[in-house]
Amino acid sequence: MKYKTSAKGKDGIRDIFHARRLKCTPQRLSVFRVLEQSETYLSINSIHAKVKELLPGTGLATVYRSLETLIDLGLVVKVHLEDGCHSYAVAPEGHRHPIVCTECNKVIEFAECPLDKISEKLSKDTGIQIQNHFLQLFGKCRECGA
Amino acid sequence: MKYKTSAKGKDGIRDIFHARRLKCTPQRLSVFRVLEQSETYLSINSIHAKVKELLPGTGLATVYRSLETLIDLGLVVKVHLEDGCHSYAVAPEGHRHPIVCTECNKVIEFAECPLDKISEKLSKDTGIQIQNHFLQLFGKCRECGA
DNA sequence: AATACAATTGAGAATCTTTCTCATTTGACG
DNA sequence: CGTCAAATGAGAAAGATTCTCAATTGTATT
Repeated sequence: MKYKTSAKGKDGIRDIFHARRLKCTPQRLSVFRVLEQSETYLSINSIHAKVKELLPGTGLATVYRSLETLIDLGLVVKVHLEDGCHSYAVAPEGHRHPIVCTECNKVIEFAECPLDKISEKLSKDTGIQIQNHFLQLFGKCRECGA
Repeated sequence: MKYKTSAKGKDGIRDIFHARRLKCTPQRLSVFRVLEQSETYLSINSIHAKVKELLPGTGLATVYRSLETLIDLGLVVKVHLEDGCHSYAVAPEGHRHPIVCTECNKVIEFAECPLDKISEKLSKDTGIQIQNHFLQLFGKCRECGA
C-alpha cells in the first residue's frame, strides 16, 4: 500500500528537461535526488542543506528556482503546512493526496483521490465548474502512536 | 445556495470571549466585523486597512493577533493561496470548504464537505485513522467568466 | 465610581521566507 | 571548440510574520 516514488532514472529526467528545453543541471538533479531519497516532505532549508552535501556552494535561490521548475514539470509537489511554511516532495504516481502525520509531519502515505467523482456532482450542485482542488489528510503514523 | 455568515450579535461574541477569559476589545471586534461584512476572503493588508477605517491607529501586529485569536475560537478560517499568502474569512456554519476563484481569488462559495463519509472508508483502506483534512476547491466565478 | 491587575495594544525592531538583480558560469548544440 | 541563451551564486530587496517592551485598557472587585 506504500506509495511508489517515481524513481525516474537519470536519463528519464534528462529527457523530461530536454523536452521542455530546460538545462539538465547538477543543481536541479541534486534537488530532485534529495527529495527522492527522503520519505517525508522536506522544508526548503532541509533541502538546501542536503543539496549542499552533494553539491557544496549551491545557493538557496537556486533551490527555490529548481523546485519551481520541478513543480512545473509535475515531478514535485508542494504542501502548505499549518504554520504557513511550505514543504516539498516527489510527486506520487497518478492523482493522489498526502496523508501527513500530525505529530512528526512525515508523509505516511498518499491516498487515492476521492474527489474526481465528487467534483462533477459538486459542479452540478453549485453551478460552478470545479477546475482543481487542494487536499491534504492528517492522521497519526505508527511511530507516533495510533 | 449562498453560505450564511454566522451573524453573531455583539453579545454573542462578547460571551464567546468571556467564556475563554479573553478581553472583548474594539480591535478584535473590528477585525471580526470587517470579515463579516466582506463576501470574499481578505488578505491581512485589506483587513488592516478596513480595520483602520473603523479604528484608526490599530497596529498590524494587533490584526495578526486578533486573527489568531478568532481562528482559535473557531470564528474565522484561514486559506492558503497558491502564492503562499494567506487570507481570512468568517468561518462558515458547519463543516464546509471554500471554492476559490482561480482568477480573482474571491471565495465564491463554501461546499458541503464530501469527506466525512469518505474518511471512514479511507481509514479502513489505509489502516490510518484520519483525524483531519484540509480541502480547498478552485473554480471560476461568474465575473471572471465561466 | 474608583482601584488593581493581568491581558492587550502600538510601534518598531527582528526574523523568516521568498523574490529579484546582475555579473559570471555553464549546458546544449552546431 | 565556440557560441549563446539559460542557469547560477551572492547578496540585496521585498514581504510576511513574530517579538519586545513600555503604555494602555478591559474586567473583576471593591
